[in-house]
Amino acid sequence: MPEISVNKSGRAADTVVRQLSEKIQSGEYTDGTPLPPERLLMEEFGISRTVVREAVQALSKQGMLEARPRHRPIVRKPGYDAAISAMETVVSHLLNNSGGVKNLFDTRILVEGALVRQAAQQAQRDDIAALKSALEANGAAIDDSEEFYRTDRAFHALLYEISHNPVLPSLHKAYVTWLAPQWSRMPRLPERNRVNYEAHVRIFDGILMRDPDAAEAALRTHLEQAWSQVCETFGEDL
Amino acid sequence: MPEISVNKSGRAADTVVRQLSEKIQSGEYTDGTPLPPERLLMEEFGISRTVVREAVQALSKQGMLEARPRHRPIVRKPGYDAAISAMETVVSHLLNNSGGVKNLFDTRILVEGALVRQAAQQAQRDDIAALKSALEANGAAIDDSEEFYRTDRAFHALLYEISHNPVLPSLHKAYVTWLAPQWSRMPRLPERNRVNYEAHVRIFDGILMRDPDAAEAALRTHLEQAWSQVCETFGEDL
DNA sequence: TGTCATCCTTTGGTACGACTAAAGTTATCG
DNA sequence: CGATAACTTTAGTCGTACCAAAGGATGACA
Repeated sequence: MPEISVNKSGRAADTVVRQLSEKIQSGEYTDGTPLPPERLLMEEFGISRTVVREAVQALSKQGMLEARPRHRPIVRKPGYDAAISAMETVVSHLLNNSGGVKNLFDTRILVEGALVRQAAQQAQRDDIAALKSALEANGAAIDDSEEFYRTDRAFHALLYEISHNPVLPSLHKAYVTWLAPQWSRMPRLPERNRVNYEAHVRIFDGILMRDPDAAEAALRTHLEQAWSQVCETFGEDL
Repeated sequence: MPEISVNKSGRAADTVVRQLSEKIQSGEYTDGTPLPPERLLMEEFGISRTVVREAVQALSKQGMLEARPRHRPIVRKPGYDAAISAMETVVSHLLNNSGGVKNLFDTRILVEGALVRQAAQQAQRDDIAALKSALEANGAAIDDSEEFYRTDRAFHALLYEISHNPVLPSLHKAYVTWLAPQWSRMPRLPERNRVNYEAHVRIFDGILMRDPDAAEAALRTHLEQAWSQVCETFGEDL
């Protein structure tokens, strides 16, 4: 079906992108398998390799293809992660601007504050149990900073999962990724770990007591304290 | 400049992308002006037009260039808008999946709920004044559905501006854009306009009374009602 | 003189062919 | 039978050529 659609757009690649993405979504190109070679695609669509490559590049930027340098592109059905990772390069530029990191972190405070409120109001029994065990793991890792960092992330991640909205865990991943440059270069001190752990406890207690105000207040205190720790390390120029 | 490894990446375009984006950020390429022609860029960087075009395409996907089909790409310093518009194509796919729109709308409820809480707690006098005038404009437009839609958006937009965090207005734009396909195809009924206007009044009152709970409750009711209106129009399959 | 139609130049979009180097595959040899 | 060498495939890059649209220059005409 080599059709030469009269595309007003002036861009042949656009039509190819559409057709390819349809084939990916429909499962004609199986998720996880490599895309056909470029030379086959040019036959299939009746276009030059130039256009094929342009389309492939576009799709990989959109997260529907995973393109490593000298390899065949791997088909990936797009998920919320892909959507967020599409912003990655731009965000990295914004973070270099003064205040960029703070702006981003403030949105995290906003969102996560809303999440703990919601958790305090509607967390189910198993949500509470998951939080509890995550909290215990976190408490047990106070002396192992690397492990503490991991369990810390896991605890916060749970807050994003309680809503059962798949967008939110992806958002959490994004926050962790984007703020990692700062966070990872901070000194890991057991005293700080203890402080952070106790903050987690207060958040958990707030949720447990079904007290949204207390839970949110604890979370805000926690994150703002974390922020001031970052500022101590890097100075004000963020 | 720590340009250590010369070109092991396997992709010449990557280095060009870096150099170009630096020139854009440094202002060497003025914001709003067209990029030099591709044929000049190939001389300047000593590469083929293939690579130039690949780099240009990458940058335009990232929102640092605005590329219309047969025109020179226009230089755009990346802002939060660009970051969010980078997700656009992926999001549009996700919205086609069952539940995608609802998931997105739920995050809007979450965020906007947090915003009105914050507004109720820390809105300044001029914030209140702005909300008030937006509300009045909205009330005056009940019989003009197109105008009502506009003032409705403007009212909600203010909620995202009170925080003075530049990320949030961009987020609002994104919500409006992404949810527009559903919203714009809904019937515009003056009765609904009145209901929505009254909901706006309740939200405003909550903020005015410095009552976060009331303000958030009013907003949630408002948005959930709007959602159910959408469902009436499109059925459950969203 | 000002406006409009026309020509010419610039410039992005596409095609084709060639070459390189890395990845993948097969054949070969110990 | 496993390691290695030889071969094949394939993405990455380059160069050239051509087309068509956009933009600017030119000239005719009112």
